[in-house]
Amino acid sequence: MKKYELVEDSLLRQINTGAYPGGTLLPTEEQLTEIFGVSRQTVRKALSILEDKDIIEKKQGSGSMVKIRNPAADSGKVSVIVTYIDDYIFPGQLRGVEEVLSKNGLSAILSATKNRICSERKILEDILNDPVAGILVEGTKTALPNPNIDLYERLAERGIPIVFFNSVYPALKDMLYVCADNQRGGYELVTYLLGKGHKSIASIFKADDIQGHERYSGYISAMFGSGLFVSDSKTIWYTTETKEKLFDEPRNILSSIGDATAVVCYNDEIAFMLIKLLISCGKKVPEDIAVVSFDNSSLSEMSPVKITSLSYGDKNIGSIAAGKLADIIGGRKASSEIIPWKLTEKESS
Amino acid sequence: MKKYELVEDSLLRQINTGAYPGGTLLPTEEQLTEIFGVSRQTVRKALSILEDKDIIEKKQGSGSMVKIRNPAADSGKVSVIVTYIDDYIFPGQLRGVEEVLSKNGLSAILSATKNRICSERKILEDILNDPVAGILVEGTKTALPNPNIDLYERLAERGIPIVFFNSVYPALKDMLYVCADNQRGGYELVTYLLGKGHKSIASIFKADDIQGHERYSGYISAMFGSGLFVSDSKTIWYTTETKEKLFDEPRNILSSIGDATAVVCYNDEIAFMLIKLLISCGKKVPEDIAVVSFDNSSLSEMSPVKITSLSYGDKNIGSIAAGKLADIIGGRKASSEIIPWKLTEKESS
DNA sequence: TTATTGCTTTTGTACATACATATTTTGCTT
DNA sequence: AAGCAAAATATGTATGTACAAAAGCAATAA
Repeated sequence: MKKYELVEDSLLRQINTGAYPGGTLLPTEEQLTEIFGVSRQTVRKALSILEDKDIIEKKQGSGSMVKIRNPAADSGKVSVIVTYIDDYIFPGQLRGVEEVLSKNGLSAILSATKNRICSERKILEDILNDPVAGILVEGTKTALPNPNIDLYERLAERGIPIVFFNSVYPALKDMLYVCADNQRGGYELVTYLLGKGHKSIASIFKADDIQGHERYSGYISAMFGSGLFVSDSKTIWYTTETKEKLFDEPRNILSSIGDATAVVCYNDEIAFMLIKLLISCGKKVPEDIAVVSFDNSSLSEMSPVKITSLSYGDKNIGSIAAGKLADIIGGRKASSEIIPWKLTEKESS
Repeated sequence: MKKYELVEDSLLRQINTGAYPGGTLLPTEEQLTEIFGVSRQTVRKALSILEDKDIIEKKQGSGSMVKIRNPAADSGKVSVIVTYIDDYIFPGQLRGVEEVLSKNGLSAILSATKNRICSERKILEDILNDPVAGILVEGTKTALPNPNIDLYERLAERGIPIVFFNSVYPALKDMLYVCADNQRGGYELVTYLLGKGHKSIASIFKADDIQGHERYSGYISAMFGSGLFVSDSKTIWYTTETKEKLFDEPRNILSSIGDATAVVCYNDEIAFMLIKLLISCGKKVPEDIAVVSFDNSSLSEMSPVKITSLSYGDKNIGSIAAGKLADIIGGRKASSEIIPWKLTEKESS
């Protein structure tokens, strides 16, 4: 065994067993020379290795100090996979993710799939080649079966913790998630409107988004549960691509709404645009038509008529999901969580 | 300068300029001793540093080989440092960054400083410990001198390319940046209003943000340049912390505006809130008071009166900055860029 | 009290030397 | 030509010495 390794190991063991607590000075190089019976150069080599390992801090004229251990500084990187980075409500979630990760000494590697399965696959393959401490995924929005399940399973087998947020693939068993119950959300909004006396309720949902399907499903079951007939024409479907043109033809929208006295919207963005359209057509909100939606974002406040909206209250789904991931990485336990909806009643209903 | 640093720098420069391509052997320690006229120990110290930096690979009995690729650049991770992740206009920039990086086989590690120097320092130190292929930085918004310049310089010395966007520290020389000319922007907006016949112009600017100072400076110089007197009371200053309460007292705002027939706002968010306040106070926009601002974001469309606003047109400053960084990482050349302002005239002026 | 100066301690830089160990080359033997 | 051993070459480990530079401390002067 090499002498400098002996010195290094000996010092390291003493530091780890508390002989030299963090913040204290080691013996001087001269003293170590005598203690170990080696030359000063050999002592210096050992100390230099400990310095490289971030265990001690040398300071000219002062001495070699044992560093105060920061277990969070293990430079763990977490892969955060989302569909769209600037998609309306996500930036706030991302802020929560980054805040919590950085508090836990982790950092976020960001990738966007743009709702493309092939992008998601490439990102997951990259992670397999260059592993990370954990993965936070926004379940891809497509309602189609996901062909990348195999990669998620391989990553899980490797022991890389994965936490889903916003939505989760049903095909994946025993996977941690933090989501809302979208089906229940749709149900709650309709129940609220029914309680207000509405009998004919139209809706606008997103078609290329499983959350849209779920919210629609809740809408339907609440209507049927109250014995109300729902015409297919009263539900307007849109996709990411058709969103911009959705309100270009007011007549189409108005004819779909027909005699309905209320509209359930997929989110505040849609509700906001709908309200502007209704006002420009001479309709009054909520007197003629009530509008409710999801997210209770800043848009619901900016709208000419403030929007009644479901949300997670003051909970940040990004913070919660990142917290669970940090727990697992840190060896603590965590479990899935369904965030309850909170209704904020405003002017639009 | 220390001798081992001279040897190290000289070798590094020769490696970088192609004198020793990847895969070739450096001269032996003995030869280097003669070439540089220093002792073998000094040569060894220099080589040891290059080895730590992953630039060469020493092999007993064989020699010191120049590594074919820098593994830090190979891992393809870029550190993206911003102040606030969900700050109004940034998510769109971040989307551009992620798109361009991923097209170039790179990925973004995201960190937020929250405008705190100590956070920025910690992030930069982490990068020094665990190098990345490049750094994209949103210059910290404070108008104070930045104490972290030394770390930026050390990173640059290590050969890690750095590109600033939105703003840059004047103290850093030869640093790439992609910014707007904020001073000119303030000037252009005021010139536009003067052209419309306005003579008394109020303003609202952000105080804890160098861009706010620059835009204010442009506003002032345009007013003075036209021989118009500017009362200090006509400029309303706010900070990140006071933003929420800024419009709580309509009287304060109205008294500051006084007899002004136009207001230059720091950005669309402020202009939006101002317009809502003016309308609720019975003022007509633009008949009574014109409002102009910066960014031309989606908010300027959502406003009850669509807002005349300066912006980068269809250019995404995040994409541009990320493109330049990818160019440098890929061995191509890139230069700083000042994005010209583009005025979009709408209803509010 | 405060500021300055000089001394001591401690780490940093630099050189010289000797021998160890791994790798490559050379030359000899078969 | 192939295999093997010795020699040469290159880096690794270890020690000794000398002086430089930074930090802390104590004595001294204003």
